[in-house]
Amino acid sequence: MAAKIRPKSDAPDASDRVSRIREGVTAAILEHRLLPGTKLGEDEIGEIYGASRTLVRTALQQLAHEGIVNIEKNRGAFVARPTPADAREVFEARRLIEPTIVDHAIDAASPAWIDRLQQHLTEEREAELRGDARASVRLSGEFHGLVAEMSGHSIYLGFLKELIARSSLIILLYRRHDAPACGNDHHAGIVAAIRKRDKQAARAQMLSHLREIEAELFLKDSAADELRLADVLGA
Amino acid sequence: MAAKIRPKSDAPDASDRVSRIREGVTAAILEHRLLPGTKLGEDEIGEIYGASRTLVRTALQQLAHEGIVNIEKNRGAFVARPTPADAREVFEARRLIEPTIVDHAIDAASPAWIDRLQQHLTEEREAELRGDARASVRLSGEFHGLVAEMSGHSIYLGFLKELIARSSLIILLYRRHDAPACGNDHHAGIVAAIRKRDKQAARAQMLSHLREIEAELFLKDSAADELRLADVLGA
DNA sequence: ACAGGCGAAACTTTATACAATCCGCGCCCG
DNA sequence: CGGGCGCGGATTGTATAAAGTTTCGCCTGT
Repeated sequence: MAAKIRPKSDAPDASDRVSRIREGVTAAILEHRLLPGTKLGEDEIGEIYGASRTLVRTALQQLAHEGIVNIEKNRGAFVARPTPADAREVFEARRLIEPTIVDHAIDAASPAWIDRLQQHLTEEREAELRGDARASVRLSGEFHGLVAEMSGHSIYLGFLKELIARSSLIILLYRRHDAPACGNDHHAGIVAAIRKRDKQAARAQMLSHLREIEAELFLKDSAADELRLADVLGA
Repeated sequence: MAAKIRPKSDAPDASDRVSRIREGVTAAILEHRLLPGTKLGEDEIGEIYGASRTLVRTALQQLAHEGIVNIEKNRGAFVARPTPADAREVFEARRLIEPTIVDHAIDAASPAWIDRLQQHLTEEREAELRGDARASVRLSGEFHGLVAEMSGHSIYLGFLKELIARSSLIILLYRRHDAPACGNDHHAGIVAAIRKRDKQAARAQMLSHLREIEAELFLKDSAADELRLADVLGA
């Protein structure tokens, strides 16, 4: 009875337009369609989703609490621009939390869940073959969220959702190559370890997967100053 | 990270009334003055803080996102009532995060910070000697937040603040004895380990401290039903 | 020609008014 | 006499309008 989804976080009802806005913006960020620093005008979003500024405002405030939107007083809401320091914190937190999440996921693994993971892997592969970079990026992030859902630990799930969204921005800002965001092979290996219920292997693979993602980033502080300066000059 | 010099009237108390409301309610929860299930009427709070319903609403939404307030549609906002399952999740997350936080705190330990910790310990002792249960509970929670601030890890700090607030509700709901909420001796031991820069000891003491707090709880599911029933009848 | 200031426009912020929803109570019917 | 039904009060959800603040453009003075 613990793992039941409560209406708080997941209100699929069409009447809850706030969730629609929030999820729409989140998806756009996860797909790298919204760039850091983009202004999110209230009128603009309200017109897109057919909602009043009141609802847009609440959605933006929730996103700000998740750390993927910055609200500057009397200025408006902007897509967050994580600093290299933020990036290091995010990935350190993920390295701490996600191995534990995989542990729980193995405890909660059922054939249905494993099928779901397998299906997700094929979706990832198809998107990559199709060359659909946006879907590929989004699915790569969703994989980690799926494992967290599987774990049934709602707190970890909430924390990780935040971290994934911020990771998407970080990867967009600081990645070096144009290789796929999240190696599909890693995900397949993690699923294999889950299927074998090998916690140690799953933890290790998740950890090395995260390390590899972070290793593909360019987080030197000089880059930070450069970007910050550029931002100051641009603004 | 922004400049602290804001040219004009940027008094953080008067201008940002939303924060005042949020912090006031949070403090009331941390001091066990607001009981789970208490209704937080918008007009009521607005009158207390001299704010309009708009501001009260945003504050309540932020608190809902932190998990210490439940907003039921067309019903209003209520102080959250964590279930035993929630309690287990919260403490598991704390056992995962806080040892790491102590590690970082030791890395960032400066004489000023250690003084601050020491001062906090004396405040805790004084409150306990004075028999001020409310201040004692609040300070016990703040100790953990202080260590997280010290670590300089803003993500861990944000996560832990949520967990601490929820822990306060959990302790209020499920604690067995009337012993002090958070053993002061444990805190003193942790500070001693930090001063000695002994990471292993600090991690171990933090972990056992959290385990001891959780061990003082009564988290059988029957207790939850019992309390819930009592509350329904009482309300 | 350039720097500085003034003014208007656009935006966010805040407050208020309106609409929808839910709970409680009384009434009517079985 | 008990239960179902409908109405009234209250509270929340939503929208709209007013107020404050910032920013950008233009104009004037040097």
